[in-house]
Order: sequence, then structure tokens, then C-alpha cells
Amino acid sequence: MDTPDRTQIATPISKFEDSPVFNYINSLSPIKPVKSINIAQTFNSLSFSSPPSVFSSPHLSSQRESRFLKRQFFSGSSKPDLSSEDGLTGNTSEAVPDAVQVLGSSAEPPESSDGGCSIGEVTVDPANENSELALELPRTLKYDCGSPECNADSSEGNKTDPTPVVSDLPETFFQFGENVSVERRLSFQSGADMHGISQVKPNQEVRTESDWESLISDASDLLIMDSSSNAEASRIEDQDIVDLRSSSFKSLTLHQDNGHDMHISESLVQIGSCENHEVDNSAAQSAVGEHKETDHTPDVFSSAFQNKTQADFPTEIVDNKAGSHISFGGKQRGIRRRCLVFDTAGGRKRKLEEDSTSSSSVSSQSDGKYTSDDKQLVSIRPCSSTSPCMIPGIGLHLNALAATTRDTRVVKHETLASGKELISIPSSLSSLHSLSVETKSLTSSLALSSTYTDISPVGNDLQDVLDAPHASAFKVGEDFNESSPKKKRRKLEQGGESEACKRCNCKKSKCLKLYCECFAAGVYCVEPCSCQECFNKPVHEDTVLATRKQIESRNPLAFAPKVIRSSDSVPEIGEESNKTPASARHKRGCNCKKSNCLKKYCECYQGGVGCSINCRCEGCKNTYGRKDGPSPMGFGEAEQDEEETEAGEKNGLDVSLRNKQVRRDEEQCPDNVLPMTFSFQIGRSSSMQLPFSSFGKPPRSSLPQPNFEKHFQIIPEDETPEFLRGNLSPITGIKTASPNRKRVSPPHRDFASSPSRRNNRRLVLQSIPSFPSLTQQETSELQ
DNA sequence: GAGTTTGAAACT
DNA sequence: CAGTTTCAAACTC
Repeated sequence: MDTPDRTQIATPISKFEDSPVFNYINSLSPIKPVKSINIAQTFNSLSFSSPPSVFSSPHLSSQRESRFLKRQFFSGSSKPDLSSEDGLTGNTSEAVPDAVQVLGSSAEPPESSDGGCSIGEVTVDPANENSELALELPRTLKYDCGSPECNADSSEGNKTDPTPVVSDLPETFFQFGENVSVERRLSFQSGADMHGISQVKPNQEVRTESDWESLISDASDLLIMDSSSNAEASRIEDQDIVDLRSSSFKSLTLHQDNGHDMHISESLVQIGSCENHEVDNSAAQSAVGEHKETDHTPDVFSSAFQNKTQADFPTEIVDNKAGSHISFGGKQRGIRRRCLVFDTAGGRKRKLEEDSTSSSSVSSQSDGKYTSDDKQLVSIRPCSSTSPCMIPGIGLHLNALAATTRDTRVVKHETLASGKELISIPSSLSSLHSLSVETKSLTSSLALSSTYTDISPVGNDLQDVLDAPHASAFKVGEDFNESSPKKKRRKLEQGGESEACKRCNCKKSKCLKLYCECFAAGVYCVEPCSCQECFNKPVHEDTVLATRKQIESRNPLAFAPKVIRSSDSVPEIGEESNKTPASARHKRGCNCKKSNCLKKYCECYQGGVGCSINCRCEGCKNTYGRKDGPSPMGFGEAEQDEEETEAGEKNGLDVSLRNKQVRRDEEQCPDNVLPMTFSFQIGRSSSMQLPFSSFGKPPRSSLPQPNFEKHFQIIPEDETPEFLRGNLSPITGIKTASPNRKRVSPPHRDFASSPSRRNNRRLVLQSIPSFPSLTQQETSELQ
């Protein structure tokens, strides 16, 4: 709050500053108070064209304030003036604030104009001796000017969906990213500055760490850029961030003057990749210090650097926004290695799209959305392989959703690919909602900045805006980061079900039978699959559809989720998501004879659900609920009781089981690339364990949805009844409630339920586009 | 990584 | 519907 006042005051003062008399009066006047102080600082910074390094930080702080003020207010004239003055003075520090402003502006449309102006002035800074800077300056100015506005406008325009809510999300994402960049810059200047920033933006504090890394990476990028001379061309170049980091700063000092376009995208990516923030930061700081010492203009250096970054950043933002999805990928290009996943995913998608478009008339016929979905889904799969482990039985979208929810974590593993998948998935789910995809991409990028460990750090703001969705995104980002956490999870998952995520390995079924997990799950086989003579590809969409129809004709529920979770509805009411989906049951029931329903051979066990009356298993010991036992209570205590009663064996089991479930949850859930909403919710709540866990298998590319829809439609209660009706068990009661609904909406409910469980998330969910879209699609389809 | 086990899916 | 075969995942070594 203070800042606004200061800013307001500051602006007029800045104008007056010119007159030495005014300054003198101010100094003399006891009234100066706070305002005067701020002004005084600004003056100092301004007055001191090249203030000693010592001042740099204070200036920065003041600048920060100014920038904050600017953000809040339309700094418009005031700041530009300041910046211009600063630029004249040659203080880069001021430029930095401008840059910050610009960023902020990018985040906040109104400011954009100001930022652009200020930046332009900054770039002009005479202090920078390098002619290159001058050259760059125009660029930066262009970018800046354009970017802020363009960012806000174009990005929004491109991204903005008809639904304001959705649009908001993307914006927030952008802002977030922008903020990060700003912070980076600030942090780069001085740790104190960072704090100040953090204060201004509490959320960013967490980021700051990553920001440092990003800064470092940025620095490296800059260096690279410089070397290449063509910032853009060189941007993408593959450079190991780590290596660059250490060396980059040094080189940066040299290049400082050369203000090349900083590519934020790269920086972002790098940030994600950077695991050790602290180390980087320290290195960066040390590097900065070195620069200052060595640099012609110590202070200027930081400022110049910032300026560069600023200019670059906006440009990137603009691109991203303008390009939206594609552009985003393009950004990542720069990052290529780090973001390979995205690129690859994109590539895959593209390929798939091409294939689908060219290959199958059906696809085109079927519906744009199918084709698109398929494509997306397909693209997803690659990731899914790693992450989303869907239970074989679960079908298509639902499965995908479920998987996504659970697997948010899993996605991490495959970092890049996963990232894309995540993005693609939501889109696929809601093809209509391109925004969701974008937002996800954004989130993922943002996530990159944030460290895996603490998503919360993202900041309240982010959470508020992105919140749940981010959780997944963050996770994804984590994956990107390659940080240890991801690895850990991978290990966990691998240990648990990483394999489950594997693709099919069909040799004789051509992936056109339910033997094929991919086919059964309603997804196309992807590269990861080691299947032979696979026809379960978009190219053979016709065949796939025909086969599906045949199978469905025989068994309408063939592609329906094998595991039905009545819990979906129940949990909301009652409760603890943590409990295994007691209500959940296998559609048909297992027929295990030797595995005692204690191994994945048992579909019930694999699905994380207890056996039911429908099961014909022998010697059932399903930890999730035995056939004979009282109704499967779910993993909760009830089961324990049963188990305990039966055999001491299980005593150990109970604990182990719980642990197992947890593992499953982690394993299965982790991967899922959820639609933002899901991942989000699930990710945060431990509830993940729910039935979904069973659905582990990844949502790969989904087969043509029509079938899927059919399932829901067809699935009529009639058939379900077996399942639902048959069981008198409490569970059945739930099931009977509305089999169709469950199947059709389960994912929604689940999501909704999960959110409901977590009060916090609900708000987010509403905002989430993916959800509605799904429902819409489904409903429309059904109709 | 190869081989075995297992149970679902497919077939008769 | 029951029995058999086929199949691929899960599991073991």
C-alpha cells in the first residue's frame, strides 16, 4: 500500500527532480518524510549516473518500489521520465526497474505501455558503450513496446477463450512467468532487491530461488546469444545450462554491454532444468560480483544485464502469447534440450496429426474433434507411458481423466514429453478448450520455475489463480527440471508401477484386441509401445474403429472402465478419499485361482479395488476387500478388521497394504498428467488413492471418441446391472444409484468430488476449462 | 533378458 | 454357458 503513495508522489517529484533547487529544498525541508525519502532515493539513483556499487542495491530497492508503484498504477508518465533520466544518467539500475515494470506490464496490460516506453529509454542508455546495445535497443524497444501490449492483448486474444474465466487463467500464468523474470532480474541485481520484490509479490519469493537459476541460465543464454550474435537464432542452441551457468556469467560481463535479446523462454526452461537453485544463485551472485568488479560500469552491468533480460523477456512473452501453443513450443525450442519433451511431444502430435489427417478419411469424417483428440491423445501417450498408468480396464476419456488425476506426479518422469502430454491431454479432453492447453503449457513452464518440493511457494497469487491446475503443472515442471524429486518419484513409480505405464507389447493381437492394453484403454499405441504389426494407430483408425465396434457389439462394456467406483459419488458425501474405493468394484469381477487376488494378475487388485460378489476368484485375499468378506470396505479400517480377524498373516498386510495403496497412489497418480484441475486436486490431496489409483494406466492417445461415447450411451444400466445390481453389498447400493452417471461422469465427479473434499480447490475447479469442456462434449455426444 | 505364471480375452 | 485356446501382462529367476 505504501508503494502506491510513494509512486504517486515519486512521479511528480521525479519531474521536479530536474531542478536542483527543488532537490535542495526537499533535502532541507523537514517535511520530506517518507515520500521525500523515496524520492530522494530515486534521485540518488538518477543523479548518480554510475553510482557506486554500494548504491546499486538501494537504488534497486527504490526502483523496485517504483516499479511496484508502476504496476499498481499506470506509471505511465512518471516512470518513463525516471527511466529516461536514468538512462541518460547511464544508470542501468533504473533500467532494471523499468524492465521490471515492463514485465509487470506484460503481466498487467495497463502497465505494458509504460514499461515499453521505459524500456526503450533504458535500452538507449548511453552508459552502454557497446554499439550492439544500441542495435539491440531498438529491438528491445520494439519488443518491449510491442510485447507488453502485445503480450497482454495478443496473448490474451489468442489465448483468451470465450469464457472470461479461462482467459483469466492464461493471463495469470503469463503474469506469473513475467513476474518470475522480473524477479530474476532483481535478484540478479541484489539479494536485497529480491526480498523487496518478494514482499511486493509474496508468491514470487519461492520463485526467487528458481529465478536465480533462471537468471544464471539467462546469463548463459545471453552469452550464447552474444556469441552467436543472432540472439534469436542462437537462442535455441543446445547448451548445457549447468556448464553455461558457471561460465556464462563470466562471459556475461564481457557481453553485458552487448544487449542481446534475452530469451525468456530459454531462461524459463533453464530454470526448470536447474536443480540447485542455491548453488546457481550463489554462482550467479558471485558472478555478478565479478562482473561488477571487472565491468566497466559495475552498477551498469547489473542494470544492463537486466535491461537485456527485460527486453528479451518481453519479446519472448509476446511470442508465446502470440504463438500460443505453437509459439510456446517455439520458445522452448530455444531450450530444446531441456524442453525436448515439449518439442518431441509437439513433433509427435504434429506427426500424428499429419498421419491422422492424411491417413484416415474416417478421422476427418468422424469429427474434427475426434481426430484432434486422437492426435492429442496420441501425443499424450508417449508421456503416458511413463506417467499415466491407467488401469487397463478403464476406458478412454474417463480413464484418461482418472489417470491424469492420479498420475500428475507420474508425468514428471517423462519431463518434457509429459509436459506436452499434459497439455495435450486437457486439450484432448476438451478439444474445444485450447486455453486449457495453453494454460497448462504456461503452467508447466511456470512450474519449471518453481521447485518441485514446494509448490506452495508458487505463491498465493499463483495458487489463487492457477492453484490446483498448477499442482500438476508444477509437477510437470519438476519433471522438466530433472530435479532429484522427479527422479525420486520415478524410482518410486518404477518400483511400483512404472511398468504399468509401459506400453503394450503385443505380438499377435495387432493391438486390435482387448489383450492390448492400449486398445483396451481406448488409446492408440505410440512409439513407446513395443508392439508388433500394430494397427492401433491413427493411420489405421478405420480398422480400429471397426474392430472396436465389433468388440462392443459383443460386449458393450468391453471398453468401459473395468473398475467402477461407486465411491465417486460416495466419497463426496462420506469420505475419506484416502480410503480405497471401497465402493469401487471391478465391473466383471476377477476369476483368480492362484494369485489369491494379491497380485496384479487380479484385475480387482490391479485396479486397487476389493473383490465383490461378482468375482469368481478362489482363495481371495484381496487386500482391498475380499469377495467373501464383508463388503469391501475399502482400504479403510474396516478391511483391516476383516483381515485381522481372518489371519494374522494379514496383520502385516494391513500395514503393507496401506503402504501399497499409498504407493499406488503415488505411482499411479503421480504420473497422470491431469487436466489441470485434476492433477491439481489430486496432487494435493492424498486422496489420490481412490479408485482412480487403480486406473493407473496412462491416458494415451484416445481412440476415436465416438466409441467412447457409445460406451456411455450404450452402457445402459441394463448391462451395468450385472455388476451394479448383482452386488447387494453396500457398494452395490451405491453403484445402483446411477451406473450410467458414474460411468459417464465419473471423472467429473471424481474431480468434483476430490475438489469438494478439498475445499480449497473447488474454486479452482470451476475456473478450470477442461472439466466443463468434457462434460459438454460428453453431453453433446450423448445427445 | 529370458522364461514362467497367470488370468483375461477370444474362440469353439 | 462351459471348456479350450490364445494372448499379453505380471512375475520370477
